[in-house]
Order: sequence, then C-alpha cells, then structure tokens
Amino acid sequence: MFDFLQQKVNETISISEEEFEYAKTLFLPKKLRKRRFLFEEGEPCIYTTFVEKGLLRSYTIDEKGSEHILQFAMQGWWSGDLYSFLTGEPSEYNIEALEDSELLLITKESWDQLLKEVPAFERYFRILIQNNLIATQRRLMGTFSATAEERYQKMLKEFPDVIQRVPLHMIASYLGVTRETLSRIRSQITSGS
Amino acid sequence: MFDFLQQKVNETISISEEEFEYAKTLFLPKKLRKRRFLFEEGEPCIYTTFVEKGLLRSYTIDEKGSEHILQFAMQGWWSGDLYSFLTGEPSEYNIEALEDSELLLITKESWDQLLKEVPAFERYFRILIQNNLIATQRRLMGTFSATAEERYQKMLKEFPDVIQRVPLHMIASYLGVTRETLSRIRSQITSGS
DNA sequence: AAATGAATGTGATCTATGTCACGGTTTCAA
DNA sequence: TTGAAACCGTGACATAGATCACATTCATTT
Repeated sequence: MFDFLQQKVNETISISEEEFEYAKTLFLPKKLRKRRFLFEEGEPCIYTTFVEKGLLRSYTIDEKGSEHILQFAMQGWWSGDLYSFLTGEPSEYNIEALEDSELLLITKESWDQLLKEVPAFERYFRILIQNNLIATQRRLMGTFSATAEERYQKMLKEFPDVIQRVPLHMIASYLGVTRETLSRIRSQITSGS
Repeated sequence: MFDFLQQKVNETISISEEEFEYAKTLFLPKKLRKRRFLFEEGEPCIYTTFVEKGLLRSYTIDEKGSEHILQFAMQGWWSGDLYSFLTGEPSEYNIEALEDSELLLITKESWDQLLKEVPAFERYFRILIQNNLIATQRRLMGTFSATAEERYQKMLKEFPDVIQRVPLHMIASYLGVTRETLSRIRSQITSGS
C-alpha cells in the first residue's frame, strides 16, 4: 500500500527506512468512488492527500453557477485547497473524485508532526510546493498572453492523459473558457489538420 | 543593514544569533536605480533577492510587443523568476527596478548552503513559497471568474500602495488588460461615485 | 528652459469569447 | 432495459475588452 508513496518520496529526497516507517503511521487510507466528494464547499479541507490511484479535481462555483477548476490531481501529493488545509478555514472549493480513487490522507496535525520530526519532509514539501508555484505562474501568464486555442494546445501536450480521461466541459473550465468555445476550438482543430 | 532582514525572518521562524550571523555572510548588498535591470530577458536569474527598500517588477514581452507583469516586489523576499533561479536556465523575464532600490542578493549556491546548514531556513522558504502559491492561485482563479473591473477593485484593496507608486499601464498588464481598458474602468469608477 | 520621451484619456471600430437555445448521444443507476 | 442525467455540438446573437489613432499632460535629461 505504501510502496508507491515511498517510491515517489525517494525520487526527490532520501529518508531512512526508519523515518519512512514513522511516516506510514500518520496516514489514513481511503477509497473514494467516482463522483463522490472528499470535501464540499464550506467545510475545511482537513486532510492533504497522496493520490495512489485515480483522478480528482478541486473546483468552485461562482454566483452565476459556473464551475471553475483550480486543479486536477493524479499520482502524487495534492492539497486540494492549501489555504484551507493550513488555516482550518472553510474552503470555497469542492474536492471531487472523477474516477474511483485510492488515497492516503494526513491531517494538519500529523503533517506538522511529520515535518518537525523528519526534516527531510520539510525539504520535500518545499520542493513540491515550489514546483506547483512555478506551474501555477506559468498557467497564469498563459491566460494573459495566449488565446484559448493556444492554451488548449499547450494542455494537450502537457496533460494528454487528463484530456483523455475528463469530460470536455471540465477541460474548458480549467482553461477558463466555456464548453461551447472549447467545443468550437476542437472541431476547428480537427477539420484544419 | 541586516536589521530589516532579521526582523522579517523572525516573524515566521526563530533562529539563533549565531545562525543569523552565518546567514549574513552569504549576502551581497546592491543598490539598483530606477529603471535599471537586475536581469534582462535571456540571462539566468542567478540571484534571489531580499528587497530592503524600493519596488521592482518581473515582466515578459510577448511576440506582439505587449508587456505582461508576473509580479511586483517590495519589502521582503522575492525570486524574480523562481524557475530560472533554481535551474540556471535563461529567464524569459525582465527584472527591473521601478524605484531606487536597495537589495540583498544571494546566489543559488549560497542559498542551497543556507538551507542545508540552517534547517530553519528550509522551513522559512517553504512557508514563503506556500504563501506565494496561495496568492498566485487566487489571482489565477480571479482571472477566470472576475471581470477586469472586479480585479482592479480587488487590487485596490489588497495593494493600494502599489497602485499609488506604479504607472497605470503596469497595473493594467498585471491585471491582464490593456491600458486603454483600465483607463476607461477607472474613469467610470470615479464618475460613478 | 527646451526637448524628448513616458504616461494618460478618449473616440471609432473590431473580434474573441460568452450567452442562450435546441437536438442528439452517451452513460449509468434502478 | 429504460428513463434520467450528463455530455457534446452547433447556430444566432450579445458584449467585454482589444486595436488603432490621435491629442494632451507630465517627467527627465541636458
């Protein structure tokens, strides 16, 4: 059960067998079926999760009823709503499984504990968050300088798997356009090549 | 010279006097006059900087010649282009002083050293990056769900000082709109209230 | 103090994308 | 296996914001 976690962690930092044994005790395994929620809008995201298998998303719904997807998550660490996790404040995000998923959950308390007891994990999360920040900055700048089509093409290259596994209207809301617009972009691409 | 740095760091973590003395040796002080560049597009951002005084920005120029501002920086830590700093790759960003500024610079090597020798700094940067990620995610979601005017209003509340100190066309490019659009938004706001 | 360049405002268009509306598939749970 | 959702495509129209063009004011340098 923890093999994949151990492997992933060892890709970035090196920790002793003993330290990993300790880490294991802090996790709560959980299976989440497709279309079920880990957290719904309004509740605090009390866990950060390691996704072993499956696919999830975090999204909000605005006043007009439109969905806006912050992230898709698969194969690895993911804090559905980092702010809510850190502060315990209620989250504006819904965290939903898009496929039957297997997760390892850890509470804020255990996580604090882990970073304190095993400094290598402090480093590990610093690096994870760093990469996430870089990716988010890129995405942000993309929304300013690239057209909807360019963003879609970029996503096709970067996350072809997500695009295969997720309905079109979710891709659209991840890109920040309506499903109609993405539908048109897509038919235009296929006709033009 | 290092007082403000020490104060800032102590707001989030606690380090010994000795550790701080060590940290001090790693910094390179630098004054940068208004409209001068710390790094220009194409060069690697070999320093991450602590801003003691002044105001800077990181921005790119796209194929059409439009500027896009990633960040403004004042009073505190700032990695102009985090990706370039970490990898040593040439940056697409220009790092420019918008006011006469006083900086403390640190190279990637010294920074690695610092995080290794003083684990509290590992923690410190994890927290900084974390906060930056949260802010960037918010800004990203804002570009999806809010109109240009709403984003401007939000920025007025969050960074009134930046808006005072920076020309309008830069605010516009930070918000992801043209200067003309922001100009109209602004005149509409003042007339309407 | 002149002069050059930066910054702002504003009108007249243009365009990418949103909105609304409808019909046809596919998926999935009972 | 059937009915209800979810999903996708596409036309007609609306609109926020972009582009282009020009005039005015402000700042900075010599």
